Amino acid sequence: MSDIFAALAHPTRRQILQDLKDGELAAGEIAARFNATGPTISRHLSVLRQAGLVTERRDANRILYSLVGERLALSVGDFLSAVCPEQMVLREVRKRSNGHAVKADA
Amino acid sequence: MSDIFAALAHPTRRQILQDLKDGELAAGEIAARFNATGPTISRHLSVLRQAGLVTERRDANRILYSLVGERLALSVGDFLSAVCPEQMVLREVRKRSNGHAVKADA
DNA sequence: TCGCTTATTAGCAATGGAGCTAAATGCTAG
DNA sequence: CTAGCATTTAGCTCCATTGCTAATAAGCGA
Repeated sequence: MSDIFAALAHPTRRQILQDLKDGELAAGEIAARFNATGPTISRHLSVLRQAGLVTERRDANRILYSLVGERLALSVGDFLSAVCPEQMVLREVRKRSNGHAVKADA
Repeated sequence: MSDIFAALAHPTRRQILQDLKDGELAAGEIAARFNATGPTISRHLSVLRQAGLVTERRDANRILYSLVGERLALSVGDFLSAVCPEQMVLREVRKRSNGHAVKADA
C-alpha cells in the first residue's frame, strides 16, 4: 500500500500510468514523451513495477509495459473509502474480464 | 495536484487523514496517536494543510484540524478517472451538504 | 560473429524529506 | 504580568530519491 502511494508521488510516474491507459507501450516510447533520459524513465518504470502498477512483457528487442488498472483502482479506492467513503465508490472488478472489466451498479 | 499526492505519500499523513474522518482533532490529540514527536506531527499537518487536505481552526489554546474530504475525493478521483475510468466512479458532491453529501447513481 | 537497437544497471552528485532537540509563539488563567 | 500549556518554527543530521553519464545485458539481422 505504501509502495503504491510512494509510486504515485512523482508527476512523471503518474503521467506514465496515464499514458498506458490506452494500451501497452515500449520503454523507449514512454521515454520519448518526457524530457528525462532513458535510464531515468527506466527507473521510474522500475518503481511502478515494484508497486505492481505496471507489468512488463518482452517483444523482441523491446520491453512493453502495460497498466495494472485493477491494482491502482482497488488500492487507492480502498484508501478513499476508508477516509471519505461518502464521496467515493469503487466499482467491483469482475474476475472474468469482459472488455469493460467492471461490474456496474445494477 | 502534485502537492496532494506528495502529501499522501507518507503513511503517517494518510493515517492522520483517516483519524480525522469522524471529526476534528487537536494537534496534540493527533500527535498522541503516533510515536513521533509533536514537532514532527506538526510538520506533517503543515504538509496536509498546504495540500488543502485539512483545515485548521483555533480553539483557545489548541488548534483543531479537520478533514477536507471533498478535495481529497475530487483530486484523487479525477486522477483515477483519467487513468482507469472503468473501475472508478466519483460520486458528485452536493453543494448543499445533507449529511450524506453525495449524489447517488440514480 | 559483428554491429545496431533497446533497455537496464552502476556509480555518482545534488536535492529534498523526515526526524530529533531546543527555542519561539499564542493563548488562558491567576 | 507571570506562569503554564499547546503548538509551531528553527536548525541540524541522516537517509532516500532523482537525475545524469558511462557501462552492461539482451535481442535481431546482415
